[in-house]
Amino acid sequence: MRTHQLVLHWIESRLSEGQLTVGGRLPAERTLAEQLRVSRTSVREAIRILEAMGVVRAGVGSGPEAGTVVISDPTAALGSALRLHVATQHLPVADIVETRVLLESWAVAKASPDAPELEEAATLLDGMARQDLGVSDFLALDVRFHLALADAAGNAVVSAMMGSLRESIQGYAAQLTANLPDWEATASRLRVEHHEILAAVRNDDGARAAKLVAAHIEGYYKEAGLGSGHTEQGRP
Amino acid sequence: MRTHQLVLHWIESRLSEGQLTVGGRLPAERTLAEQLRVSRTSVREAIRILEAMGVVRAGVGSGPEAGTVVISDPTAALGSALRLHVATQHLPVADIVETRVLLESWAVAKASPDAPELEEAATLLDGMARQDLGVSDFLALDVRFHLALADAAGNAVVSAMMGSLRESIQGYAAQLTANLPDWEATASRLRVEHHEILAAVRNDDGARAAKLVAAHIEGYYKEAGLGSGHTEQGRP
DNA sequence: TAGGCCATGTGGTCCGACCACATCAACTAG
DNA sequence: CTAGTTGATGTGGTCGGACCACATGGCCTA
Repeated sequence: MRTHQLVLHWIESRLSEGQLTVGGRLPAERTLAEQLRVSRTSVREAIRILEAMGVVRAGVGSGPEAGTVVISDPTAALGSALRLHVATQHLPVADIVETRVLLESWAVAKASPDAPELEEAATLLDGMARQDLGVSDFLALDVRFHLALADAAGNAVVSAMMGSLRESIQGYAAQLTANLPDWEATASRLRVEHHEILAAVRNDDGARAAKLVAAHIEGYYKEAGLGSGHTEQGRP
Repeated sequence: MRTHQLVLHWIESRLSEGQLTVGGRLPAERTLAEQLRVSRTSVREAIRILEAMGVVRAGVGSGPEAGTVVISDPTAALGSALRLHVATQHLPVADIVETRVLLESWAVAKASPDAPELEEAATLLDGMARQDLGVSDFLALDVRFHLALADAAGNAVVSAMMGSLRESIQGYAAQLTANLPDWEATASRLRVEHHEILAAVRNDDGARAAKLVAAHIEGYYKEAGLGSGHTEQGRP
């Protein structure tokens, strides 16, 4: 057993047993090293892994922001993991899009018509209605809208996975936007479709909502030319 | 920018650009540290994160097994991330089971009747037919059977997520087994259902296969008493 | 009293050293 | 000449110490 894994195990045990909960703070690195009879190096390696996994957040100085505190950000963890494996080109972008369609269709089909997340989604749609919005601002709201829809299903794992998928391809998605022939036309269409989706969910028509979502997502990627050279870096 | 993130970026860039592919080897830690003008400590922290993500594997000594080589194991990465967040009790086990049903139902519905993975699934079923099999051996084959089914859909992301979900709750699943009133009866039922599922897929009846899979999984967890005290540690 | 200043404690980074391990080449005994 | 031993080499694994940057809080001074 490598020593940093020992530290990892110790912390995970404390988490499972509830002795360490979200918002709680780990002992100082030097203290923890002494308690577990390992070097500070090993403690730091374990903490770095947990940080990458979105389980803790390290902050310098003293006071409330200092020390290593337990957080809960499953999205960051899964997202960077997926992104790295996309980088190794073992997870095709097309598979990610397909998975996103699957998860999000299911989410809107399951979502309750009076889920509180739908209020947020509606607010986001209002923001996207502004005509003087920049492309990047529009896309940022778009992401939040879709995540709100996913959250409405009330499944934390699906929400985390949706966030991860978005994060893992967001660089690619930005690049796709540049391929669109007419951004304004696309934006108008997206606005209409968003309202249709939200209306279907609020009308408790899950089947229709799922179909709309699938068509919405697939249509966007198809229009932007998914699949043409997604393993290349630059564009000619 | 913290220095270990700089190293992370450097490696990720090499991966994206194809200068570093699966099977390739990173420069030695000391060499990399000198090239990037950072300490070996920072290089090691970056490599530890990549190792936890299933992107590289570090091996001591000299020869073929030595050095830090690029691998591709999305399952391990996502699995440990999920497990850690389950430990913080922010990802309910019920949500994981629900997500598994969703993904696996979709997979069998999409799988082609002549997918090569189905051959492996059939072989695994033969192995599970032996009556003198231990519980843990049976469960190990069961896991591989379901993963083979998921792989048959041909979506690498879904396969990775399925593997992650299994890994994240495998400890819990083993505990559930102990709650079963009659293991032999359950095993018999599982065998029958497995054959029905595989037959449906091979008969290109995706809808039936999806229904069977959902009932199969939900039935197992319900029989074992999912939801009763899954945040507790021990059993009274 | 108001302002500045330093003691304290945290994570962030770096360095040098040594260990365990695995290979390979040189050497030695037969 | 062959077979076995032994040392050199290079890898990651671990350790301890040092110093830095930063943020807080109490002390001291004007």
